[in-house]
Amino acid sequence: MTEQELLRRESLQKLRELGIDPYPAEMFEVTAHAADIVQNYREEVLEDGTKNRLNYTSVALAGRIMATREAGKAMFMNLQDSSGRIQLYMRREEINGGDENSPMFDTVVKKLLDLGDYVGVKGFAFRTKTGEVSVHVQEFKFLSKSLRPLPVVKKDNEGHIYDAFTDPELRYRMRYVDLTVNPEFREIFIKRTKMIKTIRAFLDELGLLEVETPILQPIHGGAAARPFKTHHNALDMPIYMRIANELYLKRLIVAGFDGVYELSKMFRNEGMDRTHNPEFSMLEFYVAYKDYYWLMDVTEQMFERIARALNSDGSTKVTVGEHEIEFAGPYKRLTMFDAIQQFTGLNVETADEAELRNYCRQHHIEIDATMGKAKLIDEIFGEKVEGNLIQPTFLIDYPVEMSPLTKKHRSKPGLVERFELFVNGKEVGNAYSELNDPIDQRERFEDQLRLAARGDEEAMAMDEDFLRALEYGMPPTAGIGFGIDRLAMLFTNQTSIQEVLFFPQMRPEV
RNA sequence: GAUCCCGUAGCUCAGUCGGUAGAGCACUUGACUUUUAAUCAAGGAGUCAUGGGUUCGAGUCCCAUCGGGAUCACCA
Repeated sequence: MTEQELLRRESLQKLRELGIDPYPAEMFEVTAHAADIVQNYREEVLEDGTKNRLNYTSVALAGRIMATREAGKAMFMNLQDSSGRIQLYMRREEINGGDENSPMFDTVVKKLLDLGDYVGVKGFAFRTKTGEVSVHVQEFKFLSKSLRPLPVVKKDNEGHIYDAFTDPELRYRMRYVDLTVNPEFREIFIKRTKMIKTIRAFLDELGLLEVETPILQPIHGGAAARPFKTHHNALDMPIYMRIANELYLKRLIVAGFDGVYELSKMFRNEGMDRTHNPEFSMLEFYVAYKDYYWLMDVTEQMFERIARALNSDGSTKVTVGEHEIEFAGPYKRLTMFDAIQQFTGLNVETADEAELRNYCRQHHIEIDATMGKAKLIDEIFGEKVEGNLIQPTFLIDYPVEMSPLTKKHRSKPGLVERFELFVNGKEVGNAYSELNDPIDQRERFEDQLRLAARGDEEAMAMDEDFLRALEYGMPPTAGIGFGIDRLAMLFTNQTSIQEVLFFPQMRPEV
């Protein structure tokens, strides 16, 4: 234990010896919050120059002591609660209750109270002569003693921060410390929750049913990624944590629900970086009798609503890095082929595989022998186009080979009715007119098996039960998936997924 | 998985050419009855990530390991 930790344990012992419980069981009734008092305190100056306090004349608030400033027989502290910070003012004679021999001020407050301790205080609001709204404390009580020193972050009048607690490793491992000493980061998580609540409200109003589908799956279908594998003891069988829930949600459309959505975590056993965490949140929704054009309209409405909900002024614009993104629809709709033509001058529709390979070699795009034409087009798109799509853009009509679960295009041979939504140069959503022809679906799975045989590790596995469901009949359906963490990054202007997850995955400490 | 950078007091960081450790905040003791990055005086605090190696001598140079970050690959 460090010197400071030992001292805090001694303080704890001394408090107990003085008959003060550092961890009392009974509740402390809070009647006011720091930010409310600071914002709403009112006083009037009478004709004789004295001040008359108009509100918060008796308050009880609770929180952590974040700073102390001793001034002889008086003392100032900063109390931080969930709403913000407020200054406390204490006077020796009042804290001692008029008893000259009381240890309360000189020992308990000045010596045994440490930064980070939770206290409850009762008193009245006032304005100090330097103008700061404060609470004049008449009673105080320990609510919980802190046995480890928090990092001390200081801020001056101009808002400059000193000794900022910035080490990402410490911040992510000890998010409780991070959010205590860097309370401004709480706003990111509050916005994230607001975003999710807005999405739920929007989908509920559309009449969709929120559902839960299996996280533990015998076949990891619906996407192309390496799964986490575990073992069920009683059944003595391998089981996978889901990489997607798409095939289960479609089974529910087969079951007769008009629209379903699931907002939950997926698990992919892949590399980690600033846009990937092994567990991440997805929104998927599926609506019967609709197509991908309908989904584009709905997506525009949903994003506009999220932007309005997260901006205090109700604006539809969001600043992301260098750019200001306009979320009010309609968004630009661009076919994949047109997009590539526009940004590279390359006509991928008429080009054959050899020409595409040649283009990739010339432009230093990494390819390998297993890649077919569709995959090459995807690589060119990723390298040359994706990063340019800053304002929300629907990229539509993909080659059939890249989309094994998507309905063939109603009028364009070789393409499917699929779109991806790009914002700020990154994909945030992926949608289809869902393939509901069971015979076509079986052939697509078989194509996937052939790709797997050619060495494509991302190819999808056959799911016989899903095919059986389609054979019973699935109505025409539109479906879409969004990466919730990516959306949270976008709407909170963060470049790392770890900043929008409370507890990002970390290697164990030694 | 690959490459590069980083790891020194509770926190943020210095540490020169290889000569056994420094600052600010925090902490301790004292002063101060409206301070606010409070101030003033004095003081304590370190297995320099871990393990090896080179050297008379390693925070510093070399190797390995652990942890973090960035870039890449894979993916959303």
